[in-house]
Amino acid sequence: MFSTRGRYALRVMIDIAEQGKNGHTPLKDIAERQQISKKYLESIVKDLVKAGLLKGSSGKGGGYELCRDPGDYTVGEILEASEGRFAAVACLETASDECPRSAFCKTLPLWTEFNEVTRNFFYSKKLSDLLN
Amino acid sequence: MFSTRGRYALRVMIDIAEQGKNGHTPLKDIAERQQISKKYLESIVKDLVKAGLLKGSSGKGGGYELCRDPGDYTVGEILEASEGRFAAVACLETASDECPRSAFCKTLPLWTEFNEVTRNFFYSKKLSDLLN
DNA sequence: CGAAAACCTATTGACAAGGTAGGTAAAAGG
DNA sequence: CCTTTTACCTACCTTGTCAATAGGTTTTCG
Repeated sequence: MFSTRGRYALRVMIDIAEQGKNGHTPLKDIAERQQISKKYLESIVKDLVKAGLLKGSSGKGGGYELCRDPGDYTVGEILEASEGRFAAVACLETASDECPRSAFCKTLPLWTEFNEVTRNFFYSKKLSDLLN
Repeated sequence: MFSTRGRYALRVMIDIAEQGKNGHTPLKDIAERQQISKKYLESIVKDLVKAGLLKGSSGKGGGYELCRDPGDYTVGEILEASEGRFAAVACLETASDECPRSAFCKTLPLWTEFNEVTRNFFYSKKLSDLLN
């Protein structure tokens, strides 16, 4: 359900949060600490910047920093931004091209309910809950 | 998180349950009703038989039947039997080859807790809850 | 015997996951 | 101004799994 993208994204956010409020954290350092390929992290962090969760600064002394307080991030939004979706089952991924069975499908309510439970779980957890 | 195998397996179980207690249900009929390739269903049903969830009878007039009352199946065991696993995150799939980060990983508790929530959800739902 | 069913083994095509490679632009220090 | 350090960008590749096919063999009943 969650691939490395989401898991790594979460670890990046935690890592930056732990470096403290002041200053920028270069991706190179994060990659070393987290033992993840810097190149791969680049593609993940890009999504986080695009989603407005991180802010990057180029040049010497640059790096990434949080846009808000760790308590103001939900785990759910971090996962959704990095994974690009948030659904346990393909039936629910796109509301647009809906499954033709949806009107009478006996399993759809199950998946819908599970999706609710899942969203509830991750959107009620804060990034700050994962520190320390 | 759940692929077609698990979703189809659930629909097969529901289909058979709806055919009533008496008699066998041929896979051909299930495939037609559910609009799923019979060949593909074969491979899924095999797992269900192996797990002791279904019983097959060869020969003319044969087919599949439930081994127990629909109220005695949990959705969780059906999904686990057909998917072959039951974990939202790769970290938790195999207890054997454990992630080297597990001792200090800040995200592991999150995944573990989510796994608990998920198992709880699906193992408290019965097959009979999906009928009608 | 013959039809209808389960059961068995292998193969395939497509696609995404996970990661590389090789750059260009920006910003600061000297 | 020039070099270093950083983010940022585009393309590519490799591997594995998903979803499904193909083509059988065995079992059982009428």
